[in-house]
Amino acid sequence: MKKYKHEAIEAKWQKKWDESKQYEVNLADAPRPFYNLMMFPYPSAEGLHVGNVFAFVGSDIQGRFHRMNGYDVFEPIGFDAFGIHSENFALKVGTHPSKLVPENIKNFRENQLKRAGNMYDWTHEVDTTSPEYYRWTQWIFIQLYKAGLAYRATAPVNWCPSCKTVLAAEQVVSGECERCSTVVTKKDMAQWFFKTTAFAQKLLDNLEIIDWSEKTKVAQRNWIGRSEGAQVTFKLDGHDEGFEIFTTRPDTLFGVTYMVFAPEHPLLKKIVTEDNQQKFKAYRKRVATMSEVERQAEGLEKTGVFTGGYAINPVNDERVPIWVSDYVLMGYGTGAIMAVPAHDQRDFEFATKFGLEIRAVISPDGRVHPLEEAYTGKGVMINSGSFDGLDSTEGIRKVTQWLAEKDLARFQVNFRLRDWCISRQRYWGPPIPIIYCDKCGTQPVPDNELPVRLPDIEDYQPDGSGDSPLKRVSEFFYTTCPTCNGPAKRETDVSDNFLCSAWYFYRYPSTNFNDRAFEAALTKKWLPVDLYVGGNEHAVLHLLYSRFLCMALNQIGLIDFEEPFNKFVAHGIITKDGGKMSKSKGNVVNPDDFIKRYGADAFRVYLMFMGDYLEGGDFRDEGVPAMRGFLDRVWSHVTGDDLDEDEPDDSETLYWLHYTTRTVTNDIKRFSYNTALARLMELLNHISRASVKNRVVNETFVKLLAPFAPYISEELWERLGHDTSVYDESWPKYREEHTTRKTIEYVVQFNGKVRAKLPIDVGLSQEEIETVVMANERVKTLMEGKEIVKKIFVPNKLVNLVVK
RNA sequence: GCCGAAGUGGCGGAAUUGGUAGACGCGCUAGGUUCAGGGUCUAGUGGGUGUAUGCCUGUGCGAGUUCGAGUCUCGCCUUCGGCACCA
Repeated sequence: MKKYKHEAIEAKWQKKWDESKQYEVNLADAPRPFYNLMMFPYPSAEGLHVGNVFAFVGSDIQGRFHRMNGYDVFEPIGFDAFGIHSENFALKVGTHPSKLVPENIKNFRENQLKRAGNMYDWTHEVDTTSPEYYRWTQWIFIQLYKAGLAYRATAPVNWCPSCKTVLAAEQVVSGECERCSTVVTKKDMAQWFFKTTAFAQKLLDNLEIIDWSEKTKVAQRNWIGRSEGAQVTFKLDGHDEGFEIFTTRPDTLFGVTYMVFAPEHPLLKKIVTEDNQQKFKAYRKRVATMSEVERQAEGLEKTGVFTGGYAINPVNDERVPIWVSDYVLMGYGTGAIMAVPAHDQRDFEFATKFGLEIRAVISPDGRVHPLEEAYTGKGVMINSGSFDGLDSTEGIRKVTQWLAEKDLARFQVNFRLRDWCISRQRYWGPPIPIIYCDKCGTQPVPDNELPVRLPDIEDYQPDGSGDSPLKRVSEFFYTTCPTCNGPAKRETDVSDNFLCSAWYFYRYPSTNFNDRAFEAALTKKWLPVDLYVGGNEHAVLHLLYSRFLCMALNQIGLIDFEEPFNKFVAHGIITKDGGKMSKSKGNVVNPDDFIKRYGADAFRVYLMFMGDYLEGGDFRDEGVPAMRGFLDRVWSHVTGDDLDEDEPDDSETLYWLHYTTRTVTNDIKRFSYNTALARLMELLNHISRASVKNRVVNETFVKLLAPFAPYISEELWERLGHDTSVYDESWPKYREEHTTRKTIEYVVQFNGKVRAKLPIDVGLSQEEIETVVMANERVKTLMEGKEIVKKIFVPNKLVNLVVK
């Protein structure tokens, strides 16, 4: 018996898989398609992160498992290589990204991904930076533009001074840049947006019908932020026109004692009176220079100024002062609110500070109480004219209806979700395919001129001017109008990297088609994706954008489904020493070292055994050699002496075999890989201790191990005398009657405490079991001087005697 | 502040519907093999008690429901994640 040598075995099977095209799928003819997708990596110079390996292996196990269950599994991989990350790294090391990226991709593909042992179909690889790919990224942009789902607007957008570009709302995490944690500021700029808000309700509703990790859905629900209420019209005192506010609590309209406008609100031009102009302008200027973070740091203390203007409350024609404060945001609702200090904590703080009236109109019990803070709960309406005594929940509806009849209000739903700002003032991305002509206006680049190639330039440093470095390239910037042939200018911004990744899974099956983004028949056959595995950090980024784009493509009529991923599973996070891995801490796990030393299989098995796949776990270096030990034991057992060719008949072996098959099957289905491996270890412990040398047992074991450890499984399968792949075998079946033992160790409890254990044959009646239990010596001793009050019988588990 | 998830030995972690808490692995202890080291195999391993196949105790804390609670209910504490002046 030779020792298990992983280097030779892994090299051998990589070669064999390549040569036999084992993982290539006939996409057009596959009878049972299963699209197994994993989030494609960004090919960094540091190499594949252990978190990527963890994610991919967990996904690959599903691919291999489905394959053995008769599916035609398509498991592609690619590279998400555009974006600031690549560009910044290139700037740092002084090598052009167009040179760096292919090197990194090669390293990822040849030295890392292939070794990890996933069943990728390399004939459908995607690289978002190749013109053959980004041509279609641009084409998609144009389709959205033509459908009215992409528009250009000047708006206060999020600007990262460090990245020197604007960001989408989703890329700002509590006021800081998602990538570099720099405090983001607001800047008025003309930007391209995708109308994600057009699908806000659908993005929310469809969460009910897709099979996604609950935590991902929750994050999306929070982000979409639907709230129901009313849009109410207030008149401006002394003006003809009025303005609208949004409120979720129209039942508190009688408690309005002032109004607040966001400092940027355009109507303030008319509202602010002459003698209040100066302090208003000073206030607005101060707010404009502050970042979101600074505003929130000062947020405990409310600030604001009086405008001098008044509004008329539509419910009681009262004249209420209009104030300006930065606690009202221009980007949500109408940018103006009605303030009800008695029932809103923010309004309460503001009113307290500026000495404004606080008038209670909702009471938990119908009586008036002095308020220490705002009462935000429900209750009975008071001080509310004819609505007095009404339940506030009903009041919301009734007050809105009453005002609606007078055309002063309407029911309204608001979302926090914003349109997706996709312009980036950077170099390393797909240029936005738009041409501006003074005569003909904004023109999409005609299809036959795609791709708009990213010019190869030496100086691609962002300058922070608010323009992309491409604007400095006159051959690029100056062009001709596709309509009138006159002089025109190109859009110089590139698109957000998240646009590249929002559609890559449509491209995988269609990589052989150069005349279309995705081939209709293949798309119909393979999409939506059957299973998508990835990190939850993309819950409101990549995953939200992908869902939006799918709905957009569906509306345009390019695809016939609304949701791109039928099932999404969010895997956990791997930590080291309980915390995040980072270069500064020097605790980054390098997969290559472990794969080299202990083998890819041991590394895979350890990653999956470490903890719950959906929860993640803490990586310990000692874990990998421990799993190598397990594989060594597997090796020596399976490659051992001559095998018994008969069906196994020993009842204990039958039990272990069928019980393990059942639990491993179910555990893989629910991504419980750590327990599946534990069961395999138990089976191995049994068969090696009991020296079970049986073909059926060994072959079943290898098949059950195969999704986790592909190289050793193929090798062992071959050594068991087969000349075909173990992945062409079908998944083992179990027989229910063998999954439990013939004799069960019953627990006898007295008053719920375990007092005895005795073996009892399966299949006895309750009376027979009781007889056996009562005849037991130990039970008899315990029963002395006691009386049975109650007997509880749990089949195949326990007997509990309640005695006194 | 709101929403969500979690808290179990020295450690990573198990425990479908309430039914033997600690599976499996690491580490540790003892022993076999070995000149030794390493490797490997066998046994043991929550705490307390000590003649025990015994008894007591034990799943963040405090109550409760139940014959029986890691699991269910109520009230706290802690950690992590999401949202956050969103009207």
